[in-house]
Amino acid sequence: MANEDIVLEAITEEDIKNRVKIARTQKDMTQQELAEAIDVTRQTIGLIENQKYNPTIILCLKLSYVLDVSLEKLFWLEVNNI
Amino acid sequence: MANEDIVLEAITEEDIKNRVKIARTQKDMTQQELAEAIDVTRQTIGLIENQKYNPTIILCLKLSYVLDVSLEKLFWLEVNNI
DNA sequence: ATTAATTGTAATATATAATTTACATATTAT
DNA sequence: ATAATATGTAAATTATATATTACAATTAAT
Repeated sequence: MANEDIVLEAITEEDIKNRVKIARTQKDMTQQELAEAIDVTRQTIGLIENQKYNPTIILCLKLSYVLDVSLEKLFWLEVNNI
Repeated sequence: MANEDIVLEAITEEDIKNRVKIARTQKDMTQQELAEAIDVTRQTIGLIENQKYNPTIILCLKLSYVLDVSLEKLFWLEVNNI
């Protein structure tokens, strides 16, 4: 049994940061274009960029691939209590 | 506009690989212990380990943190058409 | 200044992630 | 061999990711 001392406090969606918008604009793509590339709606892209929710890993991996940014550079945890 | 030539084919859940089970057993943790550490049910861990579904990024980040394995080593895309 | 393109957002609907309860099977310990 | 612990799985429910439609607000182009 390992890491018993580690307790992840209640992490909320606000603790998950991403640089989708930065990566997208660096690629000169619109939300619409990015959305089509990974087969989601424009709204989904917009909501992710504005941290309105918590995408699934498959979506994140597609974003990472299309935007050519590593998964970890695209999404990370930023919690004060760690 | 970039990467217009890249078209992600219909990626399904089976294309998402993970080594949660390996990382967990390397830490000598049971599914129950891991589940408690990140505040989900044992079933959720089991289903992820057996690729039954597609976790959210927040869950993946918590797993990465607790299991001490980078996000990319824990979850990756393995598609033949890339 | 007007028009077109881009983005934000809201309401409703749908798909699916995650929970709960429960039981069967497998694995480990005694 | 028996008991205890760990894992697989299934049905029903709940929470939430994502879609759809629609419109307002910005921003960029003419």
